[in-house]
Amino acid sequence: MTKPKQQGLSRSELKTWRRFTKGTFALFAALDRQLRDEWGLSNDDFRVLAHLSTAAESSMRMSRLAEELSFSPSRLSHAVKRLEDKEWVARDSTIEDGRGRSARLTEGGRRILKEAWPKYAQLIKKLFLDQVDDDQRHLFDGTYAKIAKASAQHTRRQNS
Amino acid sequence: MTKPKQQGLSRSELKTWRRFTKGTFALFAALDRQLRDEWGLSNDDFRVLAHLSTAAESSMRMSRLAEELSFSPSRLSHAVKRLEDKEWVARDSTIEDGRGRSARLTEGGRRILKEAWPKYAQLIKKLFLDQVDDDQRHLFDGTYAKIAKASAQHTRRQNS
DNA sequence: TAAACCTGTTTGAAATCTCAACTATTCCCT
DNA sequence: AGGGAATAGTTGAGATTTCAAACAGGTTTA
Repeated sequence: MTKPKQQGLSRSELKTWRRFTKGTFALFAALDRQLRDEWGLSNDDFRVLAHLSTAAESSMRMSRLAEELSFSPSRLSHAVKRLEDKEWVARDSTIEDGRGRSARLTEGGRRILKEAWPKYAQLIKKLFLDQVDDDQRHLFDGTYAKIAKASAQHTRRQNS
Repeated sequence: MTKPKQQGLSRSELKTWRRFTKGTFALFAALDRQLRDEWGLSNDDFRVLAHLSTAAESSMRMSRLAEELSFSPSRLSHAVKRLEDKEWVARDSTIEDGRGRSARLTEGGRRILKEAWPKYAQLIKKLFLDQVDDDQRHLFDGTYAKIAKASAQHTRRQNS
């Protein structure tokens, strides 16, 4: 005789949600600030550079990059434009598909990344990885893969 | 004979980090979009309203609110101002400390929240809570409490 | 009690993000 | 081939966020 669909969240669910949002906001605020103070980079910029650096030829299609970073096309486009202005990234048009373009890390981009990465990585470790138990890590991975999938699905459905 | 401080992240750590950022971005993008489409609210707006609704007297000092939401003072100030313009929140000055102000949920604010909450809560459930195993939940809570603490500490240290 | 400092909050300008509209190319159907 | 729909990406305007500076009330010190 319980309600078929509970309205709202239970107290404990709400607590989980608030902890999560608070922690997440605090974490990204700290990272953003560090990047900006030391290298004049936004977290977005940095994610783009870091992602390109591990791609084949240091280059990737815009759409794929957007998908892997969970950026909207427009957000990525603006971000890449800014990085292009700073000459850390170049944009090529692709051969296979005339509509496509790809972003490629330049030498300058590689340099700044090389300079920033160690310190940034230490920060990720300290603020994030160190807080996640090692044996919890793979569970964590699975959870986030599922969150990303469900969220992307939801967004797609809404767009159409 | 291992290095005292490893540079960068291991491949598996990097993977965890990327899953996490991708999932988080996707989740907030989906929530933002829903709130904006249906009620013209941003996620920030919503967090402020929801937080006030559970506070004593539906009212809270700006500084405390900022702390609990991991907002910068300025971000909160702008957000509250916008909510004030819409008459969902009012700002009082506090008696104890002439510098202090507090934000208070108005009737209008309560109304919109009541309207939006059930659907928003369902979304949180679907995109977030359902993806976290129940027996993982309390672990999750602890992890995020630690992340919030470490990050806030870091930010404070940097500001000074 | 006045000067210097500290705290809580707001403000305005510059940087960034979102949304909607747009261009260009490819795909699909006839 | 030709027209319409779909896809990839960009753009500009408006909304939001950040940063630094300002402000006003409190606290400490001399």
